[in-house]
Amino acid sequence: MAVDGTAGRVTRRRLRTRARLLDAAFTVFAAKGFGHVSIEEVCEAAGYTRGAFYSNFAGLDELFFALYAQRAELIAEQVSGALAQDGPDLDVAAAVDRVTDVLLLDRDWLLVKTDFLVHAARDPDVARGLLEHRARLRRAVAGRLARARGHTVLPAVFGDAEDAAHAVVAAYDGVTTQLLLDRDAEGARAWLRQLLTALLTA
Amino acid sequence: MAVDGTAGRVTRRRLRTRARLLDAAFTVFAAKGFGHVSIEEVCEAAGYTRGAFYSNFAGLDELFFALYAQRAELIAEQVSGALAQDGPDLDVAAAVDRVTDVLLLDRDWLLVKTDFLVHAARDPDVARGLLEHRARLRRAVAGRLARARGHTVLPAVFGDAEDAAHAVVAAYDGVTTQLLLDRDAEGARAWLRQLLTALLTA
DNA sequence: CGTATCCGATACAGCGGTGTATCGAACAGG
DNA sequence: CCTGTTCGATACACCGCTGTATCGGATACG
Repeated sequence: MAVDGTAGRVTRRRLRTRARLLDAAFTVFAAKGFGHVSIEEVCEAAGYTRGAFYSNFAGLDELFFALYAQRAELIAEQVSGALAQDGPDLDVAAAVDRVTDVLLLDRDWLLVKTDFLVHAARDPDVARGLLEHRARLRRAVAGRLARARGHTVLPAVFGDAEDAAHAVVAAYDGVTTQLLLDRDAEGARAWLRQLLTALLTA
Repeated sequence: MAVDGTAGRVTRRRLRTRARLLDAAFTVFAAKGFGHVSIEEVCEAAGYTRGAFYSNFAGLDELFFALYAQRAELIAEQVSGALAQDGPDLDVAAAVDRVTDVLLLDRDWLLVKTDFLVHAARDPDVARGLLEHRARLRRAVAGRLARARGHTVLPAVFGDAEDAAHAVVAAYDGVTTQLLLDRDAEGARAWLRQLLTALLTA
């Protein structure tokens, strides 16, 4: 039955096991990658049997989707927080550092995120959802850039703040790719800073 | 036995079936993604049975690796060609266009490449190989940029041509990610051009 | 504390894919 | 052609995982 929405009794136990399954799934998916993971593995890692699983999810896909949604939401909040932290301030460099900490620090998240990208690339419906999520983050960045525009000048190549935000996201994605391979988080942060500097200063 | 190297008789038939298996694998992997593909599926797509497969490869991993190596080699040659095409010329924009055609045109290749990235991200040995391949391409780009340096000036943010090449690769990776989701190849090309312009002009 | 309900463990049947061993057919070389 | 070798098809035994159906214990609520 998986998701009911109308809910009879809300049950506290259920939420706990669901959360544990999601946590275990995060670890397992990060370690082996979606597509090399069986339902049983997730259950074992979570300390349950398949009975618990099928009572909460319809299948692996649903679990994976739920997992991604949960973590993405969490990250999005952290990013928004990091962007908003300094009032109507100017220091773009500091904001970049704060956001970078959130986005490049957790390797497991990068792995799961990339797995999800690969999945979305093959399913237009999933892709739409992911694109929407990216657009939301991009708008947040654009807003932040616009606030700083009075102080720092954007290069003429970018028409508006949206364009510049697009560039920021591209830089982030590019650095992520490299980081997945060389595992040099410090290098990635430094490199992202350098890239953004090159992109955002006239 | 998979790979023998010392080879008794070289056999023409074997090469043909191997090639067909690789071609079929490319299609199937692109469509469903490594990890959602069975050996049988590949064999069926190629018009063979598992007997042929096991006579040529030890398992799916080996096939996938061979496939990637083959196509990557092919792409690398095309990129080198596109970079070298104009003699000791200056026109960076034209070179960018030519390279972009090679790199962003074939969606199937992007999919397989990303799958391989995900795979490499979890296996340090595979990652080393991929990093090496990327480094080789990066050096080619750096060389090309150095040749143009007399004419176009690189921004001060980048120490040397190597750094700038690194940035080019990052931009390419970033644009690839977006392209995988929105499937807008023309947009991706335009966008990559814009990004590189922003990065490579003082 | 009693009870109706929910949740997750257990048992079961079945499928799909794996890897190996064997055999007939295709093929290169004389 | 003829022959020894190679290649790939077929058959077989074997998990591992899936999904369902059932049941006993936990849990919320009066």
